[in-house]
Amino acid sequence: MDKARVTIREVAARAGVSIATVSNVFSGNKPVNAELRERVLKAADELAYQVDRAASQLRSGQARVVGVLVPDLDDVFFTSLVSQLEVLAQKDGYDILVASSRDDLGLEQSRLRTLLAWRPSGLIAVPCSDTVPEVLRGEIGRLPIVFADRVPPEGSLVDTVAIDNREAGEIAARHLIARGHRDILLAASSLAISPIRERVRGASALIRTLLGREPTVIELGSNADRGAATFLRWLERHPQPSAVIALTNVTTLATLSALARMRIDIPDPVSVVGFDDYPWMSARKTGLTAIRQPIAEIAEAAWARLRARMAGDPAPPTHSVLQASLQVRDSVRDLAVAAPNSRDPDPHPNPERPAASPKAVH
Amino acid sequence: MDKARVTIREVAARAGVSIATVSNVFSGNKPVNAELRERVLKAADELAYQVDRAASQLRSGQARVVGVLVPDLDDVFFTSLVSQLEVLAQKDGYDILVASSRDDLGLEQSRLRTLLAWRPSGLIAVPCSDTVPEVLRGEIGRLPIVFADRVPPEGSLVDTVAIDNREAGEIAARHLIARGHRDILLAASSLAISPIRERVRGASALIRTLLGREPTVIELGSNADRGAATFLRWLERHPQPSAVIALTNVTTLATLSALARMRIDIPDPVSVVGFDDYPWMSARKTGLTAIRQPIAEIAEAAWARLRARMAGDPAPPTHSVLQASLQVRDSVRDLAVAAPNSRDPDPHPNPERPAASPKAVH
DNA sequence: GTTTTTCTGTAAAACGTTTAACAGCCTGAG
DNA sequence: CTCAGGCTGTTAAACGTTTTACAGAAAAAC
Repeated sequence: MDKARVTIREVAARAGVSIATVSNVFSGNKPVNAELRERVLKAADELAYQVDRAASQLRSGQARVVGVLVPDLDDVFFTSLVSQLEVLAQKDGYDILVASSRDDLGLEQSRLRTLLAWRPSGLIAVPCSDTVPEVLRGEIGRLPIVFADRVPPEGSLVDTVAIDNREAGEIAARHLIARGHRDILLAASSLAISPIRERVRGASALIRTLLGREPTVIELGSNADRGAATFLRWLERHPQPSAVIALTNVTTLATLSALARMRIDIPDPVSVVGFDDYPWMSARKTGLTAIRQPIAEIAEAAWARLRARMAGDPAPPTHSVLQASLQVRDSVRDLAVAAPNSRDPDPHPNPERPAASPKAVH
Repeated sequence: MDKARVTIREVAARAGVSIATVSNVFSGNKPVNAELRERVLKAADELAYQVDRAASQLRSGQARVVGVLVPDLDDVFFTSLVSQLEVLAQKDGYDILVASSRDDLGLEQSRLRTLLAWRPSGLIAVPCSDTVPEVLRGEIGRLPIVFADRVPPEGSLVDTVAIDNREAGEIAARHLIARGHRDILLAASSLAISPIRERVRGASALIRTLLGREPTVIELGSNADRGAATFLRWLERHPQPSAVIALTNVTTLATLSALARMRIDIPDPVSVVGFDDYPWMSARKTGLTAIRQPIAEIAEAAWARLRARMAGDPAPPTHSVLQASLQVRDSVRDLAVAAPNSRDPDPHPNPERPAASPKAVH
């Protein structure tokens, strides 16, 4: 039971070379003769040698680790992002350090600080406010940073990747309006979050223009259960809207839960357009029509940008804007049945009551 | 623009003390006079000093980072685990390094190797096979390791935390049998995974004992879409079962998707018991009856164990076994309406047709 | 045949901390 | 008054790499 971990020195001794050569074999910084390399590799293998990242990093300043900060690790959107990033990072030989700010500015500061203490090669963050976090201010020129999803207005200083949130809102509103909906409710998580504001703005503007009215906007927060409770209270005190646009995957959940608890059917009497696209949305008979964010592409764009920066790209900050798209399923009712643009073949032209089950017992 | 990062030496100079004192202020290893501590803190703050973790770790051997390895970062169960662990770790001042093995033994090896290269203070892993990964063999005595969820049979060597999977299977089967179901299908992800085998075993044994027959078991894999396609093919070629027990949150999704695509209603003609408990399960009118795993407790138990080990606890390996529970909602039909043991007060004694919506438009 | 160049390997000096060993200084006991 | 012993701070030696500067040999150029 050898407690001491094996160092480069022992490998060098066993292979009969200097420690520098061993280092070169592993880091690939300088070429090393094929025969020697074999000897070193063999020795290293026999001793189960692993280079010590702390030592390596201390000397070289290179960390091969990137920090990933998200506002909530219970939100599928963010974990999907993390998942994709982990794959991309791994392919390029980077490890990822993940931290959650739980949508708390103070925690964000402190999480960022500990992330920075690792002196990572880069940082991908979904900030929890609209401003560039204080701690990052000083790092902006030095450390490669990419902001994803939530893009600070002053984002011109750092690379950003996000979808066109205003358009996402518009798409949802347009779909509903085309199907004859006039009384549309916007279920936002929090208007303090810039992409949400944009989505609201996009939908509102279109509704104002086309319908000449202002949609109602409610804030349901970032927790599905609490959001459902909030929406439930709202439903009890207000007239039923004809359609709801949920602007977040969590508010989608909140909206559906509340409607389910009120035993209100979808899409009749209430239609719903959800946000994001996850397996559960198509797991029921009336699949959910939703705005799909291209998560894979967001992750790829963010990683590509970070990679370029880590490789020393000195270009001025870029701002990728990706497109959301509408995934049409069955949760929006067509109120304009005779209208010219009801193009998708609907198996339930009169869907307010689900078809009777084929086998009735009792 | 000072490119050089500020070191402990500069802080010491500015505060007029030795570097050892600065180190003591930050690490808290030795007490330091209040007035001096203030001076140091002030100097550090002015210089925006941050201790370099690489250097700190190199010297002390202490990393304050724990590795977390899961088989799939797109599976909510695992990300929930990660999320909880992140919170617990953060509270204790640890960072977490996350890696996904994507259920690939080779990748698991390599991911573990890179995790180990950080010389973390501990490791929490959900292994992707039944065996202790080769790379960990040598570390078992030295590095604190906790296995969660998937527990190797030879698990006696390392601490483990998991639910009683056999019982989980039993609970689901018992619920269905009590409600008169006889033709039960078990939707597993993969029988190569030990907890899944246990769940199947628990359900099968009960069905065999109580019903004198063997349930059908199908494997749907760990991807919801592919699983749905597989199940769809199966449904087209076999007689409809009266109930399905999905043994994983992903297979639950696969099962529901396939049924939805076949336009088969739930709970009539097919009842479903799902696995895990997530917001989407109660987001529709017929909420999903499911086996709930206590994720928070799993995470807490795993962390508590790891913490103890990291603190030097020399006790022999422990094996926590937590209890799953049944979350009853509306996806199981009661075929034995007149039976004596239908004890739960069911608001829908005749649930084959959902209640009409309060407000019928059109 | 000498001199340059190229190639490969080595010795030794960092990198920024922590920590063992030690040194003052003060307090309290003898 | 002296001396043991607790505090508190300092000096200097690690920690395990990478990297700079250099050396020797072989190849190329003169």
